[in-house]
Amino acid sequence: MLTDRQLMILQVIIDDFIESAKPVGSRALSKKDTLPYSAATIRNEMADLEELGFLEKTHTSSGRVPSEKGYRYYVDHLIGPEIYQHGLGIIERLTNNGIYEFEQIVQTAAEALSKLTNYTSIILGPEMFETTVKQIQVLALSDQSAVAILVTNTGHVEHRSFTLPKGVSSSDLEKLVNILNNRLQGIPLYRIPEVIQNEVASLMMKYMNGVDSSLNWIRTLFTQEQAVKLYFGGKANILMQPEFNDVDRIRSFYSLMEREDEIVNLLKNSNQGIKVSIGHENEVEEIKDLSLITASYHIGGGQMGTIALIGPTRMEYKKVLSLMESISKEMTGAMGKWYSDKS
Amino acid sequence: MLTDRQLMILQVIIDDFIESAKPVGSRALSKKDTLPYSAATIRNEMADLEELGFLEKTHTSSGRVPSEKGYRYYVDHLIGPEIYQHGLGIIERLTNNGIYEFEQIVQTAAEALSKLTNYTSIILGPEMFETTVKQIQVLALSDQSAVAILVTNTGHVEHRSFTLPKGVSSSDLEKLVNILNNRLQGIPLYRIPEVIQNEVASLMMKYMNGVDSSLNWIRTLFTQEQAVKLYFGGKANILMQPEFNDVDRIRSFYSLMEREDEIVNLLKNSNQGIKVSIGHENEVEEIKDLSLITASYHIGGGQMGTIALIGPTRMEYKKVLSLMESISKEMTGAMGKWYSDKS
DNA sequence: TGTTAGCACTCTCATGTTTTGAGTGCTAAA
DNA sequence: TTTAGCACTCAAAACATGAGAGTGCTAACA
Repeated sequence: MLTDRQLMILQVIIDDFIESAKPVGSRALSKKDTLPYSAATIRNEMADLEELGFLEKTHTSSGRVPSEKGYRYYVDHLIGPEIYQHGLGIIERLTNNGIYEFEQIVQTAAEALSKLTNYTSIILGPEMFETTVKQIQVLALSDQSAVAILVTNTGHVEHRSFTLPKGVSSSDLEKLVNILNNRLQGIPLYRIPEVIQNEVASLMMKYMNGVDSSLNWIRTLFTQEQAVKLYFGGKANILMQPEFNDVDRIRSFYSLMEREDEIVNLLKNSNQGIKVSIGHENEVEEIKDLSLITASYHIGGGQMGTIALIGPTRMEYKKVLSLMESISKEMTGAMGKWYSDKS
Repeated sequence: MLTDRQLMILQVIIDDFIESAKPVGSRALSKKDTLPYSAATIRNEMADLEELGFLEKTHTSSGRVPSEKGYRYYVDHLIGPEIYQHGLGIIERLTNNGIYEFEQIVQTAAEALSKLTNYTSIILGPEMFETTVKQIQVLALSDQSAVAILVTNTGHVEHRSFTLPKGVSSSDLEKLVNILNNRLQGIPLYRIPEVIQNEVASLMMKYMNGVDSSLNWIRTLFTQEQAVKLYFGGKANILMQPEFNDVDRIRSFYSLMEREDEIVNLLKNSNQGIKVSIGHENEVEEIKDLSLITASYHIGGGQMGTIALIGPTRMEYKKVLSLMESISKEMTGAMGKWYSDKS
């Protein structure tokens, strides 16, 4: 195992590199008064640490740089529990006037996170699987057009405008809304198409005329692409990092950011709690030289979303980890409040 | 004025430069069979065109590059009416199942525009000044929380979740909704706060108890920050352009893209029809070396939004202009359909 | 036995120099 | 009026050089 001195040196090297982004040399280290050893001694220890795989050199005579293994060790063992104080209460400030807007909370959180860290943050909206229908309303806008509104038990509002098929009267519309509410209230969103097919269809046949043509549009109406929404913060922040001094690097990063489905996958399969993926621990090619930190937040009732932060492997893990922890807690807190019982 | 030959040469030079992004020299030009003159002749003409300000050299012995004046002339006089065929009908394809979702249409249009051109597109949502209230609904989610929904005559749906102040019963809520609908229907959005203050308040006093504390939250509830929404397409496209080979250039561009209010201003004050701003014709520092094309689209009733495309001054104006024209028409068409009379 | 000073060596980076090639302007001939 | 020819210019690529920071190793030291 590592000696105490090696641990100490490793820690100092990583801290230094995280701050400066420049390979750290033995001489410079011994000059700082953090380490009471001569350059030569430090050199020896460095050589050992390199042999063990915690450090690397960029070329034969350069200073040392932490390896991914080094960062991993640092994250797992060398970070004390440090509480990051700033930036707490952002979400509280937003909600204490009584207005909760999901989108707004999430967007604010994403922006705060990126602003406080100078990295890029991504927040994944919650899975809606367990969300159920609270109420459905259809409102005619004109003779030919109407808007359908669906409210879920979590207070989400989905809506869609559409043109009315010919021959649908306003009383038909009323009947339809009744049937829909009758059959769909309390039903989870993902079951909507099925229930429409099996139950609503026959009822419509019974009470309304000229249904055959309309049935189809009702189905499409409520079959929303169940896309999970992504919220970004500080997409441009990453450009400030010296490791993004290369145009191709930037290109590949931004092209990934546009492939939202891939990002969703990337963030989704993170378990509970906070997870750190360093460099090649990431599956996606474009971020094999970056670190990704994910944390989950919850809306009552088990649904959850993910908060993520992307930055160079040379990331301020100490700060970031405690910050992520507190923000995910805050979000869980804020969200829980407005979640209603499944009814 | 310019001779025919000068016009011809200017056109060929600009076309060539737009395609290759490299300064074009006399020899290379005379080799192409577009121009039946020798290099020397072309050189003489080029010298004249430069003196007139249509061309520039990047250094004493380089090929010529179009100046902003050159592009301006090109756009104003040298582009024939060319109809760009591809990519038409994108929006129709979206709406022919009867479902119009404003956001979706606009987002699709933005993406199509950027994909077809390889530049970055921005679409400005419509001003809502003339939009009026169609209906308001408040739906309790639980004992403490509720969601308020506002539908406009154009089919826009705004919603907000909030916690109910203590002591508000469900019958209170019902009364409230009645009062709101009674007083606010047909009222333009921007007048809502005023009407609440002047008319709704007194009615609430009369028919509900414990109002004083609640009035405030109702006001905030319906005082939405009247932000115009922006839709982006192909933010990463611009990175493919050779003029973005410099990290600082990229930084400044993306930092502008994050200052949404500035972008709104930039796009807003464009008049009807299509407008091309080349390089320094733009007011904003960050795009003084880019070209910005804006076109307006309309939702019935005079409201309008803006479609914009940002690319290098070396832009494929021919293609872009006709494309913008047809997309803005398509959008106006699609939008108009679902607009209801002001009622 | 662990620590340190000293020295030769290595590699990057910044700077300076040379070469090459594309392009121009001008002159004189067609 | 057009074109061929030639001297000249400049940017960019290729190459050369030196300084600086860092290493590894050896030998001396506590």
